[in-house]
Amino acid sequence: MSEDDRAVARERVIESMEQSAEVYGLSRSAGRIYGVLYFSDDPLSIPELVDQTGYAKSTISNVTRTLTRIGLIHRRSSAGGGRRVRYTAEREIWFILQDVFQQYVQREIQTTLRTIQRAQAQLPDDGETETERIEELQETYEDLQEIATLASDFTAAELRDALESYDR
Amino acid sequence: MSEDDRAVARERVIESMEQSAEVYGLSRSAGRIYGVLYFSDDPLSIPELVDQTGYAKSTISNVTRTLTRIGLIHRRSSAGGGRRVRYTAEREIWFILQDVFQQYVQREIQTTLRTIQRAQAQLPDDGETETERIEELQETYEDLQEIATLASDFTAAELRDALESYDR
DNA sequence: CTGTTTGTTCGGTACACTCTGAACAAACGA
DNA sequence: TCGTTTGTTCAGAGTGTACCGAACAAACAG
Repeated sequence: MSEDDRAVARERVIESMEQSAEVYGLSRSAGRIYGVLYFSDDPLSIPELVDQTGYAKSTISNVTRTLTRIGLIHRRSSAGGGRRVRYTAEREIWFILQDVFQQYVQREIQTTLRTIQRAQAQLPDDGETETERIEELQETYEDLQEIATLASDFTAAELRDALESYDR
Repeated sequence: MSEDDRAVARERVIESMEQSAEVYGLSRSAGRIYGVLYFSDDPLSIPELVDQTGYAKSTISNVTRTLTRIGLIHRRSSAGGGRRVRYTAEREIWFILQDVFQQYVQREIQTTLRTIQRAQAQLPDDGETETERIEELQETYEDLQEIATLASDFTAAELRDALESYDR
């Protein structure tokens, strides 16, 4: 088993991360940068990421900013006191998914629900089609919000256990 | 309470659907078309959708195809025996979310897991960084797949109940 | 102080995606 | 049969996004 084989395996997984990134609405470069950091033993600076990914410095700078903002990677504020910024990957995938979930899904549910409630408040309960349909929507979204709120408090193991042990 | 007010409320909710569509990786037109169908009492044909949305015929044709493919709307195969195709909206939001979940998230988890497992199978258990990291990934994704599989069998009410009644 | 390294910002290019309008095929009504 | 309506397909216009290279600012080493 050579160093080469490990590199190949690593590359395959990183390519898979590139693809996942697209599914989650991020760019392919975001997937690769996260992947390189995921496998790196030490925190990496922007020039080092330029070397290992082949992307331009500006691309690394922009992508690391957004990845940091959504919590996929962390800024190690200069251990040596230098200016050099170094990044590490958040390796707890469950945390990442929870963050993404919170920032995209939960937020989406919340704003939609607010819109629905506001529209509903202006309409009388007159049994017209629009009113009825909006009411249906409201109920569904209230359920969804409840589920999302509850789920965000669970760890992966707890969630799995809760689903496995649930008796209908 | 005038017909006008109802139209305004309806329009607000449809705009919200346009936005949701973007979050789920669909076009704005998809959100509006779904919204118009959601509020319509009767199934609508493509020319009727052209009237009510203002989009070009070709746009309606293309978007209805993708919406049908992912199960957000249904093709009512010509009740009158005519050529006219008519569409209805799937109003059970929970079903829609389950479908989207199944087609995007579950699929993504599955292909990623396969890649990881294949990469892992080619590496010895030698305690090197790559091997270790890939092992971590594999465990996480196996958990995720289990959760996704379990969750796809639940109704919204069951899921909510399972989470609410779970005692850690 | 001067040259080097690091990181951010900005303008530009390449590309994908949405939507349109026109051309076309299929089914209908006269 | 011929004109009309419906639905699909295709090339192209317009738009947004990813990425790059250059210019710039900030901090360091000498």
